[in-house]
Amino acid sequence: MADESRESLEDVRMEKLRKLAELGIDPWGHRFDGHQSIAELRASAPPNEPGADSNAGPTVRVAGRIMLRRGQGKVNFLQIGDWSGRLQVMVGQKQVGENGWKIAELLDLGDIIGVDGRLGYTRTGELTVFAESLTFLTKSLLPPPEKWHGLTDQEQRYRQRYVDLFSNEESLGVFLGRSKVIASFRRTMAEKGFAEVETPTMQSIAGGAAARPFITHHNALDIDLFLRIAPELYLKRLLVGGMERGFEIGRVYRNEGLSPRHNPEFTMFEAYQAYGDYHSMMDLTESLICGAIESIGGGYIRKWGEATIDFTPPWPRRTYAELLAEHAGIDPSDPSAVKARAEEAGVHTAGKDPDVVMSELFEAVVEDRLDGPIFVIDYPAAICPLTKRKTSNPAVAERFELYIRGIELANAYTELNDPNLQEELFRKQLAGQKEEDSMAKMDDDFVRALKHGMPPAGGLGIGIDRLCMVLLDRTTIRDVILFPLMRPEHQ
RNA sequence: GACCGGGUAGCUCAGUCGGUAGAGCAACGGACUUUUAAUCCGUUGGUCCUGGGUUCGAGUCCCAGCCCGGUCACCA
Repeated sequence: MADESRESLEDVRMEKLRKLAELGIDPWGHRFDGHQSIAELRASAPPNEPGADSNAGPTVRVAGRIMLRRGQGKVNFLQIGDWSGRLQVMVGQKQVGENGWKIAELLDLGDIIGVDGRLGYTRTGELTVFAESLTFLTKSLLPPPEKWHGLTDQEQRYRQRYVDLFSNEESLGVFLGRSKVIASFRRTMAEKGFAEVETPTMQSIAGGAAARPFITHHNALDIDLFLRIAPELYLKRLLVGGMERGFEIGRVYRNEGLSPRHNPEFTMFEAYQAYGDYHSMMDLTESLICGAIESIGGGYIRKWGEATIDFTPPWPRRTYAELLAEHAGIDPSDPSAVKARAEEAGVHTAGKDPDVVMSELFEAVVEDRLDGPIFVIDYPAAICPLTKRKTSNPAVAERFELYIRGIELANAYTELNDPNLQEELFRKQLAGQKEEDSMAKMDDDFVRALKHGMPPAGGLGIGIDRLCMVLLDRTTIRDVILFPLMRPEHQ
């Protein structure tokens, strides 16, 4: 015993594994058919009638990981968990027989087992499977985290997400919720007649957004490629091709810093609708997000951190100029007033385009106050090189961004389809700033595509991760990304 | 990149004025056939993030570094 006590926790479990093998049991298990999920089983459970015979309940089969174990002499109470919930199992020496009891004595927290038995209630009213036989499904060789607190260390939760998921029910719930949000998006798009497409994630020109790209290399062609920062320009080529309604859900990559709202790879939803405009995209945005809320439940009035957000549609649509006037207290049509107010707000204005100064003032003064959901519409044209200008006022671009609690969740345009203007805007911006910093990188093939005729269209992008943060009440993007980027553990 | 906070047992955490390492859970041994984070008795378990320094003596103080988190910067 003294020798045994010096063994590691893993060694102790290895020893139990060996004993299982001696009993002729495969510690790594096999196919296990015909079990019900714990949630299904709870939903179909008969009511608890006092004095009912627990041996008369329905026969059931469940499978799951052992989350809690309470030994009580010749009976053990287990709590097993699957991805739908947790359930108590009673294992009695007499009830499971000699072999079953030998298995029961070798069980550890974290092991995965199958249980056949009758469903009933204990004298305290707890829904319980009274085990008649146990099937060993998988040995866990490492101890799970503390049973009450779970895994709380942020670093370990991200690095060992597999442990976080099985030990923190809330975490699993967030990712199942994320899955529902995405499924709901696909359903809504299908209902509206959109086709899902896939476009290149490796591109020779990283266009469609302003962000530093990751660079990779293709050996056979001996060319450098960029991981895409947006799918936009390819999806618009599809409009030219006659794909009238298309959308893509996929990963984009931006070589930038990490923060509670930024991960270098994240999931973008983009949709393009021929013969629509940015107002069509606002309607679509509301449908998509309201549909997602319906699918995850909880209603339109939702908690987010300390805040409460009311998603009841329709959401206000306010112009950029109005909001700037309201929050900055200036006349946005007066460039000198904008410049003075921007400097007051700490924005460096020297050598910058007046629209860029206005944009930075907006970010400094307005953004954080947009509790939302609110559509900010009609942006200064110079910061929108891919957007159609208003016919009535070419200084304004038909663009909106959706804000919630100061977070930009969606961005959409009436798409610019004039190839000559597009080419000019590419050249103008190229002349004015470093290519890397510009949204407008010259893309000759894209201009050629526009010359063939792209129908007037609305286009929309929604940041799926940020949407999930807001809908699933998480304040950091790492809580909605299964494996967020981390520095490697060992160098 | 800057600033702030953190890093102690498998997990969750305490550690006073600088005096040589603690609890709960888990594990191991024992009691217990209706428990609910079961309970009760006993036992084991430590590179105190790393490397220097000060000191008779450092988990604790100082310096440098590593990793994580937060804020800012960056980032449409």
